[in-house]
This record gives sequence, C-alpha cells and structure tokens, in this order.
Amino acid sequence: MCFFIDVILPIPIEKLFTYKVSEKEAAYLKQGMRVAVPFGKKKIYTALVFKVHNKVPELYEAKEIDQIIDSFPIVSETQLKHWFWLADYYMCTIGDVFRAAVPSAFLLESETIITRNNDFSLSESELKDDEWLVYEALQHQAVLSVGEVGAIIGRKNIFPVLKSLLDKQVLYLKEEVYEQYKPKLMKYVRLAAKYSEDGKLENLLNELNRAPKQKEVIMNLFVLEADLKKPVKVKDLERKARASSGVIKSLENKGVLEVYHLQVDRIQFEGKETESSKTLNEFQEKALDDIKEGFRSHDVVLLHGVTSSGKTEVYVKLIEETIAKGKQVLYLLPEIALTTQLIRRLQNYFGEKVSVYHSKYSVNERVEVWNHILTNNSKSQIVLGARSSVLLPFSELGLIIVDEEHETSFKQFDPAPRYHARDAAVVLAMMHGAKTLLGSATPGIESYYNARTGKYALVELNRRYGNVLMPDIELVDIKEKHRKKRMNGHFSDRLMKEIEETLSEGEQVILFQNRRGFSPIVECETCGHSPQCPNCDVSLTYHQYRQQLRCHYCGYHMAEQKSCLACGSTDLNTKGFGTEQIEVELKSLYPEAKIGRMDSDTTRGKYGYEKIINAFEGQEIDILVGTQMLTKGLDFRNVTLVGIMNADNLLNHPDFRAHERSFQLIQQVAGRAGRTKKRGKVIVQTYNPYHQVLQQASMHKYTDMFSDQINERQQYKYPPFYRLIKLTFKNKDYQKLQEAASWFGNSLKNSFGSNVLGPEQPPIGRIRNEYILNVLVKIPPKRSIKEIKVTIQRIKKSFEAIAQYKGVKVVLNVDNY
DNA sequence: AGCACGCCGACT
DNA sequence: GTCGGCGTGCTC
Repeated sequence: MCFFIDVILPIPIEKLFTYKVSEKEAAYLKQGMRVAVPFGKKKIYTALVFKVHNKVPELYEAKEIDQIIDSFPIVSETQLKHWFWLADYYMCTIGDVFRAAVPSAFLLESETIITRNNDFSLSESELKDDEWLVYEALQHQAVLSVGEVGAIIGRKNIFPVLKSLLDKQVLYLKEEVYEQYKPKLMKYVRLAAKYSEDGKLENLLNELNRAPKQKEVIMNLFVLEADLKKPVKVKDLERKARASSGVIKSLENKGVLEVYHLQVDRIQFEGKETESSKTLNEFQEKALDDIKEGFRSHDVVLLHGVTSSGKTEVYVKLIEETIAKGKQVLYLLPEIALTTQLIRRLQNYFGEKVSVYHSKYSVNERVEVWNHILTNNSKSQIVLGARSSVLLPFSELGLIIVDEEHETSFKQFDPAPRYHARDAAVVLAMMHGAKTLLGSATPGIESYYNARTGKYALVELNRRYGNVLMPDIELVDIKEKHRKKRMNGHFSDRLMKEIEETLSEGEQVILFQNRRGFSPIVECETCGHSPQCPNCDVSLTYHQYRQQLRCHYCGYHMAEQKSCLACGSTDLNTKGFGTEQIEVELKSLYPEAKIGRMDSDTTRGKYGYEKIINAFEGQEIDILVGTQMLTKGLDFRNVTLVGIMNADNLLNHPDFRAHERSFQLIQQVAGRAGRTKKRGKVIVQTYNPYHQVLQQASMHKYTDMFSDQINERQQYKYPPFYRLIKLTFKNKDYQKLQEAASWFGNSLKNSFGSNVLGPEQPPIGRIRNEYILNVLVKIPPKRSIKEIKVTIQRIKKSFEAIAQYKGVKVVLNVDNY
C-alpha cells in the first residue's frame, strides 16, 4: 500500500499537488500541517497538507516529500474552508490565498548553498578568472549563498560559473531550508545552585568582601528576586545594581551566577493596570441594546453612528461580553487607521488580551500572534487587525467588528486574492456561528441597502458624545471668489479668516487636499507641452521640495526643467495643486505658524505616521496639511477648523462610486473638527457649491444622499442591484492587446449579451509600458453568480489556448471597487 | 510564482 | 563570436 498527500502550494496554480509519503508519515500528517516539498528542478517549497490518502496518481510519478515541518496543524479546518470559499468567490487560486494568509516566516523556501570540496587540489591554470574568485572566497568562508557569489563576481548570472566549478569538483551545491522564525530569547540570571545551602551563601558573601561591586550585584539580585517573584533579567539586574555587564560576566565565570535564556514574546504590553470600560451615555446604551436585539434576529448588524458619537465605547462593551464567554473577537480596521492611538485605547481596557496584526509588524511578530490565535491563548482573545486578519486561524470566534466599514481599502486590489475584508468577515463569522457588527458614520451604499432591506439589522446612533453639535460645514464658491479677486493663491478669504481666528484662539487646523506633490502638471505657456512619463500615460507631477518631476505610477523621475523640452521657452506654469504647494503657500501666508504635512511622501517608514500624529497631538504643529490619511479615525482634541481645499476633484472621478465617496470623505474629514467641547467649523472650497452631493454633505444628510445614489445605481445597473466582475487585460503591444481583449469581450457578450461593457481604456491607459484595457461584466439580480463565474473561467481557458494572444495578462476582479 | 530552455541584439 | 535580454512552458 502506498501513501500520498495532496498539498496546497503557495503559488498561483489551480491544482493541488500530490506527493508520496511513508506509512509512518501518513499516520503522522494531518490536514493543516506544513511539509517541505521539492518542486520543479531544484526548488523546495513549503506546502500545506490538504488530504492524506492512498490513491496512486496515474499520469505522473509522485515525488517524495523533503521533510515534515509541523508537529500539529497550523491552519484550522474552518479556516481552510474559509480560504476555499475566498478562492472560489474571488476567482483566484487557493495558493494565492495561502500565500496571502500566512506570515512569510511560515513559508520557508530553499536556498542554494555552496560549500567547498576539501578533496579538491588546485592547479591554478584550470580555473578561469571568475572561477578563481569563487574558489578563493571559499577558502575564507566554508559556505556561500548564491547572492554572495553574485557579489563576488559582480554579476547576476552566476549559474555557468557554478556549473563549471561543479564539473571540476571544486565545490558542492546543496538546497537548504531555513526556519525563518526565530524565537526571541531573553537573558535571565540566577545564583548557581550550589549556593542554595545555608552556610555556602554566607561564605560567598564573605569571600566577596574584597569585591564590593560583585557583592552589590548579588545583594541586588536577592532584592529583585524577592520583589518580582519571577526570573530576573540580566538587563534588570545591570540597571538595578548599576553594574556593567563585565561584573556579571566575571561572576558567571567564577560559577557564582548562572545566565540562562527564556523565550519571550516580541510584543509585550507594557501598560499599567487595565481600566474598566466607561459608562455609556443613554444614546450609546440604547445603541448597545439595539445591537443585541439585532443579533437575536440577524447575523449582521450595521451601526450607523455619526462621527465622534462614541462607537468605540459601544464596541468595548460588546467585546467584554464576548470574551467573558471565552470567545475570540476580531476587530477589523483599515490599515492606516491602525494607529497607536487606537491600539492604546483598547489595551487600556483589555491589556494583554489584545493582539495586533498588520503589515507594519515584522514577520516574527506576526508568527507569534498567529500562534496565540491558533491556540486560543488569552493573549489573542481580541485581535485588532487590518484586512488580512480575516485569514487568521480563529478557533472560537464569537464576534467580528468591522469599523469604518465603508472604507474601500478593505478591498484588496493587487495582487490576488482580490477580496473584500468586510464581506469575507461576514462569511467567516457565519462559518463560526459568530456575529458581525459593521460600524461607520457614512456606511457604504451596499451595506446600508442591505440594512434597509432587512438583510442586516440597522442601529442608528446620531448624537455626538458629550452632545457636541455636528460641525458646521460651509461651502465656499471659489469661482465667485476668483472673479471678485478674493483668492490668495488657493485660499479664499473665508478660509483665511477662519484660519486666523482659529490660530489666535490657540486651536489647530487641518487642511485636506487629496493630491500629493506640488502640482500635477507643468505646462509650457508658449506651446502647451507638458512633460509626460515615458512609461505611463500620465503627466509628471512636480515635487518642488526635491526639485523633481515624478510619476506617481511607476516611480520615474527627472530633474525639474527650467525650460520647455519641446520649444525651449522658459515660460512654464503649473496647473493644479497638491499638498506640497499648499504647505508652501501656508508658510508665506502664516510665517508664524508651525506647519506640518502628512501624505505618503512624509510618512514613509514604520513610525512615519506616528511621528507626525504625535507632533500634531502635542501641538507642535498648528496647521496640518494632508491627503486621505487624515480622515481615518484620528482623534485630535484641539482641532476646531477643517478646510477642504478643493472638493471638485473628488466629485469628478469617472466612477459610479464617486459621489458616495465624496460624501464620505467630506463627512469623515469634517468629523475631525470639534470633537470635544466646541462646535467645529468646516470650510469646503468648490467651483460647484450647488452640487447635490456637496449640499447633502454640508447638511449631514446621509439618507438623502443614499436615496439619490440608490436610485442611480438601480437605473444604471450597478451594485447592490447588479454585481460586477472586472476583467483587466495588459500587454506591451497595443495591437495585440486590443485584439485579445476584443476576442474575450465578444465571447463574454455571446454568453451574457449587453451586460458586458468594453473593452475600454481606463483613464490611465498605460502603466509601466503596459497598455491596459478593461471589460466589465454586470451580473443581473437573481442570476447565479456561480454559473457566470464558471463560464468566465471557461472562456479564459479557451483564451489562454490561443497562440496569438499568448502573453496577454488577464486579471479578474470580483466586486471591484 | 520561479526557473529552465530557447531564440535574438550589443559588447568583452 | 559570447553575454544576457525576455518570451514560453512546466512544475506532483
């Protein structure tokens, strides 16, 4: 009898792969364990066991596995079921999901190791120059990696050299797999065991009379042991005894002290005692009751609570109740809202029980969180995480909270799996028999529709905490202001007056401009030419600070031009503006004020956001200029004025969600103003002050906006009535792309008729030298999505078999945002 | 996804 | 003439 396992590989291939295992291994292996398997000619990959069986593959000879990595499953059954659902729904492979789900430290890959052959005796003439270099390096270092060899001989393609050296038996090649996760060890110290007898200790102290520093260390060790009643860290002892590590070292050498290592968690909560949760006001209390009532009849509740209404406190109460039952809680947030501000707030209530999981955490930290969740360790009873947290190994999930539910960044765009974390969360909760709470001040149209039609329960919380009034939003017509010459750069007199007043009161200002850089276009006044990116169909954005023209799509940049590249004229002008220009103008308008800028250019690095946020919180900054980033759940107490520099570029997006998004953005930014005592003021500058959406946003009329939008969606066949699948085609050859996309589009039209739109060029028709065409499939209500997806996959298969379309990339995006 | 094999331009 | 560029096909 032969034994086999079907495994999931972390690569985008449809099929599972089958490997041979021994009878013993077969008995040991379970679904969800990792194994290292050879794949292709030389690679070794980490694969996940899906099934152990003894059905002999007929078409090929199964390879044997390399080794077993785990002693217990690291992926749970429900989790795997959820992964398969995700792959199926979002039309990607299970390998894509596997890769996205696990911390990269879990995916060990082999590395080629080069070692020297000690039996080889050298006669120099046999080796070429490159080979000689490698040979020499091996005399100094017993082991080399491929990368190191590349550095030694100064080029990438090292294979011929290695092959030749291998033939000459100078070296060996070997594939090795490394465990990437390294437990963090902490050094602890204790008195050697032999001193535990009574007399011995006294003797020791007497002996040390001539070494006062050492004696002091010992005395301090006793104090620490008595204080802490747990192992003493070397670091702590050094600090307490004010001794150098040398003193401790010499005590260790004498055999008086023993230094040993213990594994510690990388992420440790170093807070004070936890606070008990706040008492809710009557409105929050009502909302909490309504939510619980909603959960009795529905799996999902949508909490529509205006900005600053204290939604978090309501969540805290629900979390308390859930963890009291021994269940886990997942608290999902958009990546950029996961600031220390919020983490600290939750840790104040729940202390160690909170784990955080997002991309800015190191791989090792993520492994630890994963393991805590897997074992339902108390440290991970509450997981605060970004999108990918829905893929974690929950075992006893009781509640999922999706905060800022409307955020489009919950939808992964690239690479696959292109999933929506909110929707995946609802499904995950269902699989666990858990409940989902969606929260937002400006719910997405789809969610609100689901709530209105009874699919979700709806709870409203429309009173701000402490009864602060909603901010007063004023629309300022800048067309009019321009005509009357009341503009100073990009600032209207209204906005300037408010800024001055706010600053004079010692309060802070936020200015919002949804575009980074100085200006998006530099145009020649003589011939109208403006510099374009050579790789993409966009104008280059001018960044004054770096004196560069940059492409925001491919990273191409060139030095700022002093004269037109087409006609040589020096009469250049900038069109449009970004955060950088606003910052510059502010500095000349208010030379006294301290000005900060927050966009992706200024927030690079792990603590990028935090530095700026902390500076603003600490009032080291009076006026903060920024992009979208500013809108996300930040809580600044002293901000009373918010300015939106130009609302029109929000509205003018060619997208059926543009109006919804503009409304959400304005409301969210506005929500940053006046969160405590004083009513906030918001100035929205626009060329269209009578635009319906701006009017609705300024009057806080969410339901009006919803009604308008839902009518439009219905009329033009968009979600939530029709579902969308977007197909994107990419190729460097436009002709080929055009033909390929048309073929695909026509095949789709044959099956689905007029509900197929395109192929159409997106607003930016070429990125990184690849042309792009889109085809949109609209799926009518009541038609089986499943069936449609099968058909699309079938067409895709036929498409890929056509030789002339080879190399045209096809990307499927289900429910694209 | 890698990585090999295979066919064409710019340089030791 | 080679080096090394990327297009194509396969991986249990």
